[in-house]
Amino acid sequence: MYICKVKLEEALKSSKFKNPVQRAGLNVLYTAWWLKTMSSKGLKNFDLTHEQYNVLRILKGKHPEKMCVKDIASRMIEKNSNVPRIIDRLESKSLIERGQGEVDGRQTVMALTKTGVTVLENATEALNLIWENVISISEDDANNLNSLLEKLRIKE
Amino acid sequence: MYICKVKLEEALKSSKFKNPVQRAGLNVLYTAWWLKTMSSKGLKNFDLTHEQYNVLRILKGKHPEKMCVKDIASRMIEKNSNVPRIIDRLESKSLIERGQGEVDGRQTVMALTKTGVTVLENATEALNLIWENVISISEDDANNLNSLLEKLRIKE
DNA sequence: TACTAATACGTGTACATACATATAAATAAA
DNA sequence: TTTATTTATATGTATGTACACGTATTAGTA
Repeated sequence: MYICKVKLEEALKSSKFKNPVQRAGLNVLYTAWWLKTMSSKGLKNFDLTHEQYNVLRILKGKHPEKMCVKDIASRMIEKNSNVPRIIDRLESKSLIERGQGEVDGRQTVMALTKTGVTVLENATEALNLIWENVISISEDDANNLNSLLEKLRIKE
Repeated sequence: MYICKVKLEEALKSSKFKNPVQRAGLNVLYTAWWLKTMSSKGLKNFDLTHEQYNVLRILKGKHPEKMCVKDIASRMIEKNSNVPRIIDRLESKSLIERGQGEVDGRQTVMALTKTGVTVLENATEALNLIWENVISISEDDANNLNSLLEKLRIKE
């Protein structure tokens, strides 16, 4: 049972859009919500939120090197994420190990634990499967979509 | 000073994407965050959150008719919004008036107040201006984007 | 060296989502 | 009519964002 509304008009029960540009903006917002909802169904099995998963994935990128809070924050999809608090939860689940920075004493540095690596791998597998099943778009269309989104974000 | 990262690789400081489809998914999520961040700069002047604005806009669609919680919820961009609590805040700011449903006693029905209408109009003006300044995409590209997003969401 | 500014985190608050559960009213069934 | 079920909304908890502010450490400056 997938939530699947083809047209934005159906999804929002509204057809009063100012112009195609406004419709596209709302369409991006709605699609993001839709995608997050789909994804969290898979992550729930691993007791992970979308943001916790994102932090694990970022740590994986440097593993087994340690990363500091700032570096993680700059790689998050949602830049205003409160990384220290997300980290609290990952640490209490023993998915990461946290310590004081040696070079810079202000920094909190952290790395995936062995459990963290395993959980991440399994969650990634589940998530990939969901995206494959749920995102129905060809590679060509995906490339177009990517360039349009990036066009949208350009200004000056 | 707009946050303006053209490429997703720059925004996420990563270039490890599985394929164009995964990149498109992440691009949608990031673009949505970007757009929400832009928008909230405008809404902040009216002491409104994105979701509160959304509820006001939905109520405007039927004004001066009253709407019930369920009808509002089904029109929200983020379908899991906890509408009763968003309404609490709008009522405490006197932007909406809330009452018991007459036909169906279970319903809470509400409508914009005069203040609500004014605030909504001003906020909409501000928001439209921001979107015009920030979303740089032609009508044609917007139409393409819309159809690609809807293609992405289709399944079966 | 002593003072000042900048930086990296942590924390507090208001508001939001996600989800489970409770409650009251309406509807359907016996 | 009485009971059972469904529906509309409210509420509680965990987690998250957005943003302001506090604190410790580093870097820069007189």
